[in-house]
Amino acid sequence: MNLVKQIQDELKSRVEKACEQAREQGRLPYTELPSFVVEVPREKAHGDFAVNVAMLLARQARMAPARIAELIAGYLPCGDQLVKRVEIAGGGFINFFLEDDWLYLVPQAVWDAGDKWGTAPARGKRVQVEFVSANPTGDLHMGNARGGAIGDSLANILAAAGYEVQREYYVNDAGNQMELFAASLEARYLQEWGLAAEVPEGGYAGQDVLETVRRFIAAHGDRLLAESPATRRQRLASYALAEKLEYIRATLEEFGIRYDRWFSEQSLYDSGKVDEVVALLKQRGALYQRDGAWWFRAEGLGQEKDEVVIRSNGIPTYFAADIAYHVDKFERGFDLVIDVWGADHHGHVARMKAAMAVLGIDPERLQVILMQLVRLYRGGEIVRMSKRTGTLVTLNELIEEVGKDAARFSFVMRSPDSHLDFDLELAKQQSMENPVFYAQYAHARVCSIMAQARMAGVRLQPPDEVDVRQLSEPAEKELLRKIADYPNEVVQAAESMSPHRISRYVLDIAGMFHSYYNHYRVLQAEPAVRAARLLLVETFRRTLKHALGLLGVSAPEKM
RNA sequence: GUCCCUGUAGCUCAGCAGGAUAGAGCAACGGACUUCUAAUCCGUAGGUCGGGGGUUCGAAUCCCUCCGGGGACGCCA
Repeated sequence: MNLVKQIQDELKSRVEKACEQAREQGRLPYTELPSFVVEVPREKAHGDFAVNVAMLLARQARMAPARIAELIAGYLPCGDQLVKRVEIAGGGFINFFLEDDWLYLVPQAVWDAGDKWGTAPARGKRVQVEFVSANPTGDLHMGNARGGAIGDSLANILAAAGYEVQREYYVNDAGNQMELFAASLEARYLQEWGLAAEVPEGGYAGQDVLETVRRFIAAHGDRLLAESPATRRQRLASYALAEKLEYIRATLEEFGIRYDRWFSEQSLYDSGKVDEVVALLKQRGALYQRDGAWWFRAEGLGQEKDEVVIRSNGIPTYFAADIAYHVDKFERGFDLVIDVWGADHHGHVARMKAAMAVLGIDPERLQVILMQLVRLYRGGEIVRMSKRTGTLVTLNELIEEVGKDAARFSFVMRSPDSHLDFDLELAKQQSMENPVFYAQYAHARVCSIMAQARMAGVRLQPPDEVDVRQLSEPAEKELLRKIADYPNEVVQAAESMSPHRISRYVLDIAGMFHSYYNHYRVLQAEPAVRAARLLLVETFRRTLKHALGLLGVSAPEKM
C-alpha cells in the first residue's frame, strides 16, 4: 500500500485528462503531452502536490505558462473527497491542496501492511550486490567498512523495494597476490625453523602472517619441511586462506552483514571458465597480441587504455578472471548486477562494461558504485591506511571503538561520491557527532511511552478502534504525511541506488517526532485523543524501526 | 597529459533525471526540565551554491571553460 503514489497517479491522470479535453475543444494546441511530474513542493504554502505541465507546454502551445495553467485548472475536478482546491502560482505551477481524509488512512495502511510496511510488491527482478570482496590476505580496513555499510544497506533497500537480492563476496584466492601471500607464508615458516628465507619484495611482512604461521606450526609442526616448495606453499596458503576467510566472515557478521554466497576466483580457473571467456573474446576479435601478451581492445570505447588479459608468460591477469566472473554472474540469471568498488578501481569500470558489451551483455545491466576513499583521522591528524604495511585501524577496532550502529550510520549517511573524512576521536568522544543516537533516542522515547501506557493500564488500540481524526494538530498531520512518504522513499533510494537517502529520511522523521514529543503530551491527553496519539506514535515507531533496519542499525527500546 | 570524484553557512554535509523564498547537524548566542527519557525542544545569527560564459519560461542542479582539493592511470589486484 503506497498511498502517496496512488494519489500522485490519480492527480497525474486527472491533469492528463484535463489537457486532452482542453485540446479537443481547441483551446490548448499541442501535439504531444510532455512528461511532467507530480511533486511535493518544498513550501507548504504551495500545496500538497504541484504539477509543472503548464511550463512544459508553453512552447508547443505558444501561450504563457500561467494562462495554460488557468486553462487546465478549469477542466480539473475539485471540491471532491480528494482535492480541496487548486491554485495557480509561481508563473504556471498547478498546486493541489488536498482534503485531510487520505492522511487518516495512513495508520490503517501501516497496520494492514504489518511486517511488510515500507516494502513494495515483488517485481520479479533478480539483483546481485557484490561488495567488500577484500583480498583474503589481510585485515579489513576503513574502505572495506564503508563498502560493507553501503553494500549491505543497498541490498536491504533493494529487497524492500521488491527486488530479489543476493549478496555476494568475491574471494580473490587466485593470482599474483595469492602467490605472494603463499611465498610470504613459506618464508615465515622456514624462518620459524631457523632456516634462511626472506619475505619476497612486495610480500606480506605483517605480524598477522607470522601469527598465522605459528598457529599452523602449533597444529601441524614441521611436516612441511620435507615437502616440495610447491606443496608447502599450497598447504600454508590454504590453511591461511581458511583462517582469514573465517575471520572476515565473523567480522562482517559482527558488522551486521551476512552473505548469501562466497564466490571463489580459483573456481573460475578450475572450471575452465577463464579459458572459455578468453577464447570467446579472441573469437570476437576483441583481443590482439602485442609483445607476446594478449590485450583487450578498449580504446575507442571511451578513452580508456587497452588492458592486458593474458600476460606474455601465458598467465591470465585478474582482469581475465574478472570478466569470467561477471559473465558467470549474468549466466546465473541476474537482471541487474551491482558492484561496490573503491574509487581506485574506477579505470576498471569502462573496461568491464566494454567487455560485457563484446560478449553480448547489455552493459547497463552492470552498475558499479564507486565509493570515494575514506580518510582516517585521529584527533585531527590524518592516519594513512595501508594493507601491506599493516593496517592501522581495522574494522574490528572500529566496531570496538565506536560501535556497529554509529559506524554503519556514519558510512551510510554520506553519499558514496563524497570523500569521507572519518575522525575516530570525534566519533567516540562526542556522541553528538553521531546523529544515529538522535534517531535511536526517538525510538526509545516511543517505547518509553508505550511502557508507561501499559503500566497505567492503557492499551494501544488498532486503527479501526480509534478515531484517527482526533489527530488534528498540524504537527500530527505532518508526521502522518512523512510516514505516508516512507514506501516512496524506499523505492527512490533503491532506484537511485542511494542508501544515504534513507539515513536522511531517518533523521528528518526523528526530528519531527522529537519536536512533536516536546509540544504535545500523549498519555495526559483525554482518552479519545490519547488513543489517537498512541496510535500515531506507534506508526511512527514502526516506520523508524524499519528504516533503521534497512541501514543495519538497531532500534533500542531503552537508552 | 588523460580519466573519475569533489568545491553549497565558521566546520561536516544534504539538495543535483532543472522548478517557486537554497536546507540539516555541529560550533556560537538566548531561552525551556516538580509534567510520557533535556542523548530532547524553541528562538537568534550565519550564504557572490569556487569564478566566468552558455542552454531556457526558470540553473546549486545540464553544457563549455578556468581555478582549488582528493584519487586512478602496472604484463599488481
